[in-house]
Parts: sequence; C-alpha cells; structure tokens
Amino acid sequence: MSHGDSRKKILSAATRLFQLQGYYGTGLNQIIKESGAPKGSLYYHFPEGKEQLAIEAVNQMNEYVRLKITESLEKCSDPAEGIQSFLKELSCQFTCPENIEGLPVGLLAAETSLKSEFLRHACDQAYETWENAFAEKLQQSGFCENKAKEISTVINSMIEGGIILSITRKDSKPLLHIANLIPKLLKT
Amino acid sequence: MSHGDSRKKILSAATRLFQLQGYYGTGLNQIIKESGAPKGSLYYHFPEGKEQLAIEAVNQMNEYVRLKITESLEKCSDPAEGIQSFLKELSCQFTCPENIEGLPVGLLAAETSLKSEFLRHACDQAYETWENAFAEKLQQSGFCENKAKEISTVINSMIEGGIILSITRKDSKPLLHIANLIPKLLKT
DNA sequence: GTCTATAAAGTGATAGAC
DNA sequence: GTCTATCACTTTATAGAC
Repeated sequence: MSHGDSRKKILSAATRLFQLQGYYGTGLNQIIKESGAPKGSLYYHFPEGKEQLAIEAVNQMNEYVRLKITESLEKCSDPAEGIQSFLKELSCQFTCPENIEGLPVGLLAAETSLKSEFLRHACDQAYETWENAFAEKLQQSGFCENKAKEISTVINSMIEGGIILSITRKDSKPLLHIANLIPKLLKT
Repeated sequence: MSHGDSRKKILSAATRLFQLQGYYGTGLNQIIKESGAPKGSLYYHFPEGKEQLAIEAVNQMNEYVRLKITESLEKCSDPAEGIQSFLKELSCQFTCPENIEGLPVGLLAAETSLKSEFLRHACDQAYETWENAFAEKLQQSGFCENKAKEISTVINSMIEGGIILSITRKDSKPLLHIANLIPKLLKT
C-alpha cells in the first residue's frame, strides 16, 4: 500500500507468471491483477512495456538462482554434494505446484530467443552466470577450466530439462534422478 | 494442390511453428499462411481448433523423434555410441537456424501443462515413448530395469535442456558437450 | 472442401485528467 | 503516481454461401 511498492509488486508477479506460463501465455492484465498494484502504474514504472518487464524479470531470476546455487555449493566442500543439495531444494517446489518460485528461465528463453534479441541476451547472461557459479566450484576442486565449464554447461542443461520433465509429469522424480547421477558425472 | 493435402500441410506447419515459438506464440493465421493451405479448411480438418491441432502436432513429434532415436541406437551395439550419434545429428539442426525440425516438445510442455490437461498428457506420453526407447537399449546391454529407466529419464532431461541452451546461445556446443559426457554416465 | 465475412474477446499500448 | 477511457490490432472461432 505504501508509495514505492507498486513497481516491486508488478515485477514480482511478472517474474512468477512468466516462469509458469511463458511470455506469450501471460498477459499484462493478468500481471496487474495478480500483483494487486494499481492499473495505471504499469507503464509509469515500465515505460517500454512488456519486453522491459520480461527482461527485468529474467535479470531477477538470474540473481535469485545464482544466490541459491552459491548457497548450496558453499554448504559442502564436495561439489557433487553441493549440486545435489541444490537439486533437492529445487525439487521440493514441485510438491506444492502453485508455490513455484525461482525456477530457471528455460521457457522464456526458448519462446523468445527467435523473436527478441534483447530477451535472448538476458537469458543467455543468466545461463552464463549460473554456469560460472558451478564452474568456479569445480575448478576449486581440481578440474581444469575447460573441463569445469563443459561439465557446468551439461549440469545447466540437466537442470533446465529436469524442470520441464518434472512439470510435465507432475512429479519431482526427474530432478531427483538427476541428483543421483551427479557423482558419476564428476568422477575423474 | 491435390485433394488430401491440406490437412497434412496444416499439421506439418503447425508442428514446426509450435516447436519454435510455442503454443501461445503461434497464431492460427500464421499456421495457415505458412502451410499454404486454404484458409477455410482449418476448422474443417480440425473441428476442435487450436488445442486439437497442438495435440496432433505433439503426437507427430512423438513418433518422429522415436524413429530418430531407434535409428541411431540400432546403428551401434554400444548404447553410449548410439546416444552420442543421436545427439550429434540433433546438434546439426542448429547450424541452419530456420530448418529446425524434429525438435522435442519441451516448450509446448512447459507452457501448457498447467493450462490444458489434454496437451500435458500428450507431452507426457511423448517423453515416456522416448524414455522407453533408451531404456530398452540399456537393458539389452545389461542394466536392470530400474537403473535403465532412471538413466533414460536423465538423458531425456539433458536433451531437452541442451536444446534450450543451444537455442538461447545460438550455438550447438551444449548438445555436443552432453554427447561427450554420455559414456561417463553409462559407466558401471 | 473451401470461401468470405464477422463475431466476441483479448492483446499491448497511449492520452489526458486528476 | 495513479486513474479511466480508448485505440488499433490480433486472437480464436462460427455462420452461411458456394
């Protein structure tokens, strides 16, 4: 209700809905309605409209997920355990299907990377951020830079794909099976 | 131009566009235009409209990809080599970004699994089909049923995620990195 | 089987008052 | 900062002629 809340509320609702329904599946009306913010304020806070909103949403997911990854990795000295911890936390979100939050950007990325270069770039940067977070940890445990980056790309792919399968199946098992196989992937 | 072509042409254009742009990002007008089929024929051939069209498109991808997978697997006695062969063929599609075809259903699955139970089910079945194709090969090479299914789920996830990363990065490397790590995943 | 015309609703976006 | 009203456009879908 206070003064500076509207922008935050709109961005937060947009972030959630874009993740769940995609860019074209989410209308501005729905965002306004779910945010509870006043209708007139959308184009005041986001003068460039829907695209700007989506880019800022992706940037927010970028930072949010980066934080979750580093939190999990810092808890464990063994990188495999750290990644498994992240995956297990992620998989918990699929028990209560409405409270999903902090899901990576795969849907937006796939939808819009052929249509908006700005959005594609924002998604690309998010993937790079997360890849670097994983790769840094792997290098610390003895992998060379190239190998660390290669493995991190694969881990990113597994996570994005695992999320899609878990959503489609309404079942967190795909993400948990991925977690199980992580140690094998990091064997030297 | 001949009599029975319209239905096929519409379905084929729809399949391609849904994969690239998603369900909500693709309009019926665009499908008609790209198919070259007469405008009046869409609701004659697909009386239940867009949803029916999407479900049939998913079923078509299901069968098309299943064929590609089994072709690759049958070429090689070693399952790891077979999967790598499939991934390499898949990655070739990212060199000419417009000629993409036979891409799995991740985008449609993620977009619509919360909104249409019928579509969700069609995507779910596609994943199951492909998982079974991989799992059968793994069982033949000595894995027990449970382990074979678990690994196949992970492979499915990697492929879906790898496609999304490759699209976003405009680069086939993610899929190729996945191919490189497949043997490690199948070590016993 | 295919056509045109059109309905009915929704979309993103803008203008101008308050 | 927020409001209402409205624009121009697109969307899915239907009706009825041919």
